[in-house]
Amino acid sequence: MDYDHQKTEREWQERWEAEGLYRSVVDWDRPKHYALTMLPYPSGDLHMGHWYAMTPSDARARYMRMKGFNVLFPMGFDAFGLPAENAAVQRNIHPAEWTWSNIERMRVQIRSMGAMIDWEREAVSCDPEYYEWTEWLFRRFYEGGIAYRGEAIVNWSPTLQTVLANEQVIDGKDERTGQPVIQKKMEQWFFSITDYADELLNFTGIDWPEPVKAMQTNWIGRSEGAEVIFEMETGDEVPVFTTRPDTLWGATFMVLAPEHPLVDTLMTEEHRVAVDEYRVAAAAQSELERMQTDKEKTGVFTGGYAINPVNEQRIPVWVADYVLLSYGSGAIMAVPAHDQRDFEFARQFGLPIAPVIRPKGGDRLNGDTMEAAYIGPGTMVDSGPIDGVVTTDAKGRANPSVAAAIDWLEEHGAGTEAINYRMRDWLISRQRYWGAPIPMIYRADGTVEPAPDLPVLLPEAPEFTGGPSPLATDEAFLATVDSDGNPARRDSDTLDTFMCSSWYPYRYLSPHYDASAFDPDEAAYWLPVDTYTGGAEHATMHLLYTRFFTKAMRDVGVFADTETAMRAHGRDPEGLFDEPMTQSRNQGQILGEERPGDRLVVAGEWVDGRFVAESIRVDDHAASDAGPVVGELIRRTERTLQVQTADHMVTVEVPEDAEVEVPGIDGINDVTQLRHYLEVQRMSKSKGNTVNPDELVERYGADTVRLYLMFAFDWEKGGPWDSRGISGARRFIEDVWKIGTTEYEPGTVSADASLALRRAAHQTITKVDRDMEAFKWNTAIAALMTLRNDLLEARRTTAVSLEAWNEAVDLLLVLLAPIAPHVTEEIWSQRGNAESIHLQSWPEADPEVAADQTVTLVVQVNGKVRDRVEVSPDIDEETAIAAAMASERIQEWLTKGEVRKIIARPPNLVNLVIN
RNA sequence: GCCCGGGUGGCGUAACAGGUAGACGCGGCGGUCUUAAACACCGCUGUCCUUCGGGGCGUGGGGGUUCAAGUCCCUCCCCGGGCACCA
Repeated sequence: MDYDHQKTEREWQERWEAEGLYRSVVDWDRPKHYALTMLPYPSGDLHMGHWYAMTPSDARARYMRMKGFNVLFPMGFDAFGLPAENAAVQRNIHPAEWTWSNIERMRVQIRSMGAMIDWEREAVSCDPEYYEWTEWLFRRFYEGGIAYRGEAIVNWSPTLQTVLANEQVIDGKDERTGQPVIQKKMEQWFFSITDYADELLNFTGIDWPEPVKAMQTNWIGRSEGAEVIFEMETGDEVPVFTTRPDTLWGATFMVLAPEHPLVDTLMTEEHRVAVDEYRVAAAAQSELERMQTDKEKTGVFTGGYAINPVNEQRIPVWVADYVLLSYGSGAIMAVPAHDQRDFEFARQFGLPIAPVIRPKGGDRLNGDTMEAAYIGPGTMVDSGPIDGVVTTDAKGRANPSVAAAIDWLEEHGAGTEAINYRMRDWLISRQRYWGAPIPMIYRADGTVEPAPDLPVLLPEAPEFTGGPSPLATDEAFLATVDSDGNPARRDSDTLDTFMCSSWYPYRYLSPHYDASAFDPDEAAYWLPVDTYTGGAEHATMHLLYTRFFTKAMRDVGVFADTETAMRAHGRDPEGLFDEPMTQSRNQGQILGEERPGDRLVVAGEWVDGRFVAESIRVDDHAASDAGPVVGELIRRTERTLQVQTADHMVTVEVPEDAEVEVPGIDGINDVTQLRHYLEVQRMSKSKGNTVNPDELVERYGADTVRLYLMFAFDWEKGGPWDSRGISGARRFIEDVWKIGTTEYEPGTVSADASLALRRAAHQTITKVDRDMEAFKWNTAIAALMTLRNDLLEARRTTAVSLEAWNEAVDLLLVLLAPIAPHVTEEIWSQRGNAESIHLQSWPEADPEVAADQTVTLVVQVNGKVRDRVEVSPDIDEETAIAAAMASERIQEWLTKGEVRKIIARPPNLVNLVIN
C-alpha cells in the first residue's frame, strides 16, 4: 500500500489534538524546557520562511521532550501594527477584522505543520486581555521611572504619519517601507534603555549567536573617554565628549551641531545672517543627504570663542553639520592634526593644525604640510603636563596618554572620565490607531498621570483616511476625567508594537490570567525561556528590546510574586530574571529559486564556434540589436552561459576578466557578482519566485516539507530554494514507509551481518543526538538516510536476523519522529504500538554494540595516503607500524628511500617519512 | 572606513580535537524493467593521465608552520550581513 500523506497527516493531527498530546502542564517533579520560536505577524499567509523557522524549532522541542524534559512550545500572534491600518484604508475593512481573519487562516496553516504547539496557551497581542497587560507594564515602568516623557528630535515618517524608533530607521529611511524619514522636534514617551546599556553589553551566562552579540554591541556603541567643559567667552559652559582627551592640547577650534541651543547666544551680530542661513540649509537637508560622508565639509564661523581649559587658549567656535546633536553633547573639540574629519574641515576653512603626537619611529609632524590626520601610536608632544607620555592604539584608559589626560583633567576640575553610548533611549509613542493605547492622562493643570482603569480600550474608529491617526480626533475617546474627577485628556498615541512583542514569552504562560500579566505559579516553573529561535534581522530591535524589557520588569518588581513561588518550590530565583532567553539560535533565510530568464547583452568574439565574452550586461529591456548576442539566459554553469537569442542558442564562454554590468551594483563587476546576481534572489511576489508551502504540503505532505527544509540547507545559513531537491526527501519518507510497514523475512542469517546492522543503528543514535542538540538538522538527516540505505541493503541480502531488523527499524522511526512526526507515528502504530511514538524516550546507544570491530588504518608515505589496512580498534603502536610496513604497496614505496621517521596514531594512521 | 559571517564537485552541502577531502541528497551518464515513456531498481559520477596496477593535481589567490593543513599563522581578493562624518 502506498503512503497516503494527506489521510495520515489529517488523522493524526486530529487525534493528537483530541487526546491533548501537546498540553504542557506544570510538573515540579520533572525538568522543564521552555522552547520558543518568534511569533508571526498575521500578514495573511504563511510563507516558506515561517516553515523554515518553525518546523525545525518544533523538531528541536520534540527532541527535548523525548530526552525527558517537560516541554512547553507555545504559539501566538504579534497582531498590532501598520499593515492592518493600511488594509483599512485601501480595502475599507476594520483593522481588527482584517487581523483576526488573517489569524484564523494562519492558525489552520500552522496546524498543517503538525507541530507540538500547546494551543491552549495561544496569546494574541491585539486582544484586550493581552494589551491590558502591555498597558499595565507601561504604567509600572512609568511608576518605576523607566518610562518618561521628553522632547527630542525624532524620526518622523511622512509616509506612515508616525514617529519611529532609531532602530527602525536604516540609512535615513524607514526600515519597512524604505521611504525617507525627516527629523522633527516632538514631545514623546521614551523608555530609558540607555540606563541599561552596560548590562545589555554583558552576555555572560547566555548562549547567544556571536553575530547577534556583535551587532548589539555595535549598536549600543560604547565609547570611553572624557567629558571636558569648555567655557565660552559669553560665560556659557559647553560640555564636550571626546575619546581622545590626550589630544586636547591640539584642539584648535570647536564645532557645534547646527541645532545646538547655544548657537543663538554664541553667535555675534555680524555672523548672524550667515549662521542662520546655514542652519536653515542644514535643516532642509534630509537625514540621507546629511549622512553622505564623501561630500565636502561645510560650516560657518559663529564669531564666538571658547577657552581651551588645558592651556587657556582662545579657540574659534564654528557650526557644521558633520557634528550631530544626537551624539554626545552635540559639540566637539576639533583636533585637526589627529582626526580626519577635523583635518578636512580645517583645510577647507584655513584653520590652524597643531600636532601633539610625534609618530612612533618618525619625525615631528608639521601642521602646515600634513596631508592627512595622524591616527596612530607615538609620543605626546607640546602637551604640557602629559608631554612625553606614550600613546598607543588602545582605547580609553588602556591608552597611557588617555589615562594621563583624564587624571590631569580630574585633578584640575576641567573634566571627568566619561562613557558615551551611540544607542538612544527607546521612543515608544506611535501616532497610529492599531496599537495598545498609551494609558496616560493629561490633567488640566498640565501634569500627567496614569489612567486609573485598565485596559484603555481602543475605540471602534469609524474612519481610516490614511492621514493622521483616528485616535487624535476621537473626542469620545480623548475626553476623560482625572483621578480627582476633573476633565482631562487621554494620550492619543499608541505603543510601539515592539513593546507588545517584548514580553509575550511571559503572557504565553497564562494567556487568560486576569490578576496580573502572568501567573506567578506558571512563571516560577517555566521561566526563563531555554531555547529561542528566530531570524537574526531582529538583532538590534526585538532581540535587544526583549532583553531590556526583562531587566526593566525585574527592576520594577514585576517578578516579585514569581520569586516567592519559586522559593516555595525550592528553586533559587537568583539571576533568573536578568535575561529572557538562556539560549538563542537564528535560522537563515530561504531565498527564491535560481531563475533563468534574465535578458543578457553580450559583446565579444567567436572562437571555434563558441562565443567568448568580453563584456556582459544584464538588461531586461535591451533591444535584440543591442549587441552581438542578445537573449534570454537559459542555463548557467561555472564558466558558460546558454543564451537563447531571437533565432538560435548560443553558448557563451565567460573568461575571468570579462566585464560584467549588473543592475543595482555600480561600476564594473566580475563574474562572481554576475553569478550571485543570477542566483540569489529573495522570494517576492514581484519577482514571481515565491514557493507556496500549502501547495507543497498538499502534494508531498508536511513531513516531506519539514524534512526537506531541514535537510537541504545549513539551517543557520539558509539559501536558495531548489524545487527539484524535494523529491529526495519524499523518496526517503516513502522508503521509511516501506521499510516500516512491509514484513521482513530473513533468509540465511549471519551473525556478522546482524551485528553490522545493529552497530550502524546504534552509531546513528550517537550522530543524530549530537546533531539535534546542535541544531544540525542536515547532518542528522544524512545519518538517518544512511541507516535507511543500510536497511534497504539488509532487506536485499536477507542475512540479518529479525531481531536486528526490528531493532534498527524502531530506532530509525524514533530518531526520525521529531522531524517527521506524522509518518513515524502512523508506522509506529501499525507496528502494533499502543502508545504514541512521541511519548517514547530518546534511545541511548549501547557502547558495546556501537563499537567498531575493525577500523581503517590509513598508511601514508610523506603525508600522502598510499594504502589502507583494516585493523583492530585497540591495536598498539608497534603492531600498527608492523601492519603498515607489511602492506605490499607500502613495500614498493619503501624501495624509493630510507625511512627517516615514523608517526603512528593508532588505530587511525601511520605516516612513514622517507627520503 | 570599522565589526561579524562566508568562499569546498555541475548544484545544496559534509568533514567531531591538525590525521582517509567530498558523507548524505539533487542533477547528470549508463544499464534493467516497459510496446514506449514516467516511476522503480542496479551501477558510475572532482579533475587530468594511465600499460587499468595505479599516478599527478585539487577546498578563492599567494606565502608560512608541521611528518601531515579545508582546518593553524601572515597577506591579498571576492561574496553576504551589520554599523558608520559617533567626536
